Amino acid sequence: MAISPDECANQILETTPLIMHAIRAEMRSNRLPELSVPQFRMLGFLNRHEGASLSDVADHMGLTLASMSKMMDGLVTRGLVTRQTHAQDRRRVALALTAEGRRTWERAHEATRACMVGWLAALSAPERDTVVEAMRILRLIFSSGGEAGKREATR
Amino acid sequence: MAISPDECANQILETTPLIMHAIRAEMRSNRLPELSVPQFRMLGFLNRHEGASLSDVADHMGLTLASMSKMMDGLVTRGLVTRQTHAQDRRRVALALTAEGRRTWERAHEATRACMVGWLAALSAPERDTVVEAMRILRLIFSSGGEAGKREATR
DNA sequence: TATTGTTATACTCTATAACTATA
DNA sequence: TATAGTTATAGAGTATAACAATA
Repeated sequence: MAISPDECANQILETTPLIMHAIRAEMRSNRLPELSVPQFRMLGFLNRHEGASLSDVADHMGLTLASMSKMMDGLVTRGLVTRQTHAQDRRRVALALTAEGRRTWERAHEATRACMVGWLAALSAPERDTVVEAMRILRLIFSSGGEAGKREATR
Repeated sequence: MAISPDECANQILETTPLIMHAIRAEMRSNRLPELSVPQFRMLGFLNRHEGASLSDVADHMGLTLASMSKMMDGLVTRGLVTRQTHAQDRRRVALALTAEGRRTWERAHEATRACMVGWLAALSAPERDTVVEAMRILRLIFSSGGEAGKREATR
């Protein structure tokens, strides 16, 4: 194919916002206006990492502590997350899903999965392979801890 | 590889926000805090479609007219875009880049391109091919006019 | 002194609702 | 009546700066 890095950059820059918009629109307009994309990711992380600190979550999502604090506050207020002082290090907080939080996440996860699967049904198996492989490649480049962008934010 | 649609959905959902964050961080923190991602896309569209109406741009980006009107207003105020009444249909506006707008877009485009190319330098040629091919596939699914999400917004 | 987190403030993006002007 | 656009208002996401508490 012989794709230039330039062309590759353009494609990513043009396509990614389209995907984000479609996902956001789905999560807002349809059957689950209860969670935004960032909230969905926060709950998913806590589902996988019970007892994580705020820094852990902020680091995972590549956001500042201040932003995470505020957003997490919303989830705590809504009764989806518990926030307790860590036993050993009293500066830290230990975050975890409530039963309600877990139910909410599972509901959102299932609905999102179903919707995405519907969209992806148009693809052939090899096309899906290509997409997943590309995501793996891009994750290596863009994942938190990989490059400069994130580090700047917490400087 | 035998990837399930489920796995594919998860990968997209986890990776896309990371990419968006890295791009946003780059456009904000570094050498060009002058344009946000949506502003960059607006100018790019006007660069390609001189004289486009507000509806054209809103449609391209999958946003409501009200949102576009407000955002475009910012660019007009900053002297990057001209907004004139259309000659034939006086309800419409004809949007175009000013000289300054074109310069700003070219500067931002070049800087973004250079930055992305730097990130993508870590990839091999076949990996770039995979990424571009995936973007092409995803664009078919998610591009404005393709699916439900966008139509809802302008209902 | 360095780390963890919160609060205060502000800006951008985005939506809905109500409106005006034109067709 | 339908279409193009603006204005008003609101809410989410995000940042920086200033601060408090703990290590």
